[in-house]
Amino acid sequence: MRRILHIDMDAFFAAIEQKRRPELIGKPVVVGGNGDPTKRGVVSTASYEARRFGIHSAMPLMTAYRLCPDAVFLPVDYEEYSKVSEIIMSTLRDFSPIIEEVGIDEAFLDISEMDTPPEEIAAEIKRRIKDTTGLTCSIGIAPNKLLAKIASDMQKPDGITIITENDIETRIWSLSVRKLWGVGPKTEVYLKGIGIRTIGELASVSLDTLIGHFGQSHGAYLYKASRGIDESPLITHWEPKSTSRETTFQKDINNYQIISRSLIDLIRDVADDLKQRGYKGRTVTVKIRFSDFKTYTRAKTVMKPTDSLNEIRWAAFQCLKRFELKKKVRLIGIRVSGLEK
DNA sequence: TCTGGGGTCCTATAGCCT
DNA sequence: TCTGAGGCTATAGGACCC
Repeated sequence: MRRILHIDMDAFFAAIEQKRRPELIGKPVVVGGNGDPTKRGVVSTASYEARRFGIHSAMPLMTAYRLCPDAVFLPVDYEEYSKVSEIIMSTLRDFSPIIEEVGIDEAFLDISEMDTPPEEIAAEIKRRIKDTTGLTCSIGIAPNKLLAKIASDMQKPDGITIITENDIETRIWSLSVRKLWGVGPKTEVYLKGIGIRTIGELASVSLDTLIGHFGQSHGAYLYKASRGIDESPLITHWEPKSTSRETTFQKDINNYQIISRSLIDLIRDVADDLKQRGYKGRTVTVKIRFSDFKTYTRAKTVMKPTDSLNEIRWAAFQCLKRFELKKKVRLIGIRVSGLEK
């Protein structure tokens, strides 16, 4: 039987800001965008005090401002959060080398080979993270990643939750399907439409029916996930598949000069990034989101992988030419994929 | 009215080749 | 020569994650 931990930092960005500015402790803090709630941007993290006003991640900053004008709005400081993240990840590595980092503030840890009881390991991890960073986290303990992630969410903040196979019917089946990794807003609405709201209700549907609704891959996944089945291994090392930059204009624009100049800036960033990390890519994709929020992409694949500014720029403008720029543009982006070292 | 930025993976379609 | 089945690659869009 595997023993997997999921470690999830509590309100990570906001907690770091409160840690370095103690006068913010106990206050509603909203981290997102450039910290100006009258500008375009969304909430990255809201402190628990801010969440009481209904503010949550991915909410437009302007909406958050309306809900709580007195909240402290701060810009995202990725450099600082990455430093804290490195301390946390290296702390976790002391416990087990089998670690999968999930973004900046989460990780899975495989402790199957350790003799110490998992709840003792979890408590010790929480102590060590508190000592080194002053921050709290929530930890889920389960036989697989799927259940460990659900578990870590069950007693937030600062909790430890153990889920075993025996708990699936009693403690998992009553939860909303939304708690399953891979079930987002669209799938939730679709499932509601066929009368399925909880994980238990999902588990009552046959494999064939689910495949009929969601296709082979996703259907089979949902069938297993609703039963708490997940054999997926921890990914301890992975290579990037693509790198991209995009920007949303403060106001929608129809000036081609501004659009193409922004694109050139993004292309330079992406080319610098490729060179710095030692990758070359073959496919260049330009993305445009119009004022009606409809998003389109155009792609060009070149013969040989490249990190050359000139080649990427050429391919990107081949793509840009193929757009009809009749509506105002909200966002422009560039991606290079098909990466190799 | 509002809806970021950086990613991954999946699906459908179309063209080309055998 | 015609037709079709598969495989492969490129492309476009969409859902989802943090």
